[in-house]
Amino acid sequence: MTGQDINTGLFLDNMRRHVRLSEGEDAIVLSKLRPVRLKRREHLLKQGQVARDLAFVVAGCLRAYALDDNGFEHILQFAPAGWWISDMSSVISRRDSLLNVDAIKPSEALLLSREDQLTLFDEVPKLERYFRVLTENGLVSSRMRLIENLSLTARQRYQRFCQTYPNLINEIPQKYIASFIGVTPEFLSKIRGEKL
Amino acid sequence: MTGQDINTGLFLDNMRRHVRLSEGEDAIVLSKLRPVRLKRREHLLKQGQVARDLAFVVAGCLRAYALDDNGFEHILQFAPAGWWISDMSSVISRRDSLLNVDAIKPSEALLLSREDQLTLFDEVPKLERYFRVLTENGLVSSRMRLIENLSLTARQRYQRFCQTYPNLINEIPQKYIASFIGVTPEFLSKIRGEKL
DNA sequence: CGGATTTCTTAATCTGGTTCAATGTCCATG
DNA sequence: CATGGACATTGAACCAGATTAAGAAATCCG
Repeated sequence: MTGQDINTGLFLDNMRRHVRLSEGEDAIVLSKLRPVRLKRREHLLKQGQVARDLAFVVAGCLRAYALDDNGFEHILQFAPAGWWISDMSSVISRRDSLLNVDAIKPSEALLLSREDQLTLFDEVPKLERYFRVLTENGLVSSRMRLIENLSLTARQRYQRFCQTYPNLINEIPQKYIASFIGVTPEFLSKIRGEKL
Repeated sequence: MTGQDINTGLFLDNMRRHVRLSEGEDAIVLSKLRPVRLKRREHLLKQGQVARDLAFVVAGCLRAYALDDNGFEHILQFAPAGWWISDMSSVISRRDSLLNVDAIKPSEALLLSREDQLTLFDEVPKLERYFRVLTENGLVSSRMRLIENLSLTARQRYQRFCQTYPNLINEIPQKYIASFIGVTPEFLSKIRGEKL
């Protein structure tokens, strides 16, 4: 592996936590992954496109966000290294994406197209389980966020964010955190001021 | 089939929309389903329990809701006939459920335990695909709700609800709709008054 | 039917969070 | 080192939606 290569080890570790594949199967899976490098602010997906790829983040941090009618961004998910990200809605339904995905900082990722994913389900059936589990986990966290958004105050949502993503707090600009928890940057600033 | 039986035809139709099984396989699946009848307000799941069952609604309407610290209910999902409902988070993680599931009106459902579900995945592998698709769809709608909750006003969320669940509007008490879209019943009443 | 209970509406008041505008800070870059 | 651009903070005015309270309507059930 040269300095140019993108590290697939993180991906294999992640997959092996769920399913055990032969070396031949590993190779089949890896052959479908397309490495990409992203600059800060560079997009992997823009709304209005049909999302074809799932992205496994190897380094850096991506985010998925929606734009509302007034041009405000609402961040739905952060994906630091070791996480998958995409607009699953669009990938699955093949309809135009409502989400944008871009890099918060210089990042590296491995892309898997939905087409290749479905092919892999036939070639390496155990993978179906891996992705079912990932989808289930995505469902769990999406539900959890919905519950919290409905039932917690802004202050509580910020506390929860600090617990859930302790690493991100000092890694990314606050305005992204505000967008994630669903308040204006001004109000987040006020909340943080209160705690001192 | 007598008047006492619960209709499994709706379930088979639903499943056949995604996978085609032999009669023998159909029988294996059906053998795992446990029919239940629920009275209005009767619970299928209470928070603090570990959810073991997925429920396929055959008649009536169930709901899944969370209770916040102040005792307010937040409805996450309605399940009229033909829909699955449960607390997937709890089923998957085997942790205590944060959600309650009960019947809004007298209802009938078919229960499938997680244990039986996983057994079925081995006995009838095609089922894994059926449930993967269901989980994906759940993820899609959960994401969609999150986006809408973050980016739409109460008025817009109500309009969206009317589009999405036109059948439910005259079927269930308004206070449940208010709880679903995330406003007080008083405010929903005001919104509805405005439109006339 | 009739009384009780649940649901819906209306209106006055209150508040968490937004909006807007101004000021301050931290780098990067020429 | 000056300049510009992105990010953070602060404060004042403002608003969507909550809260409270009370009565009207609908529904349930003996």
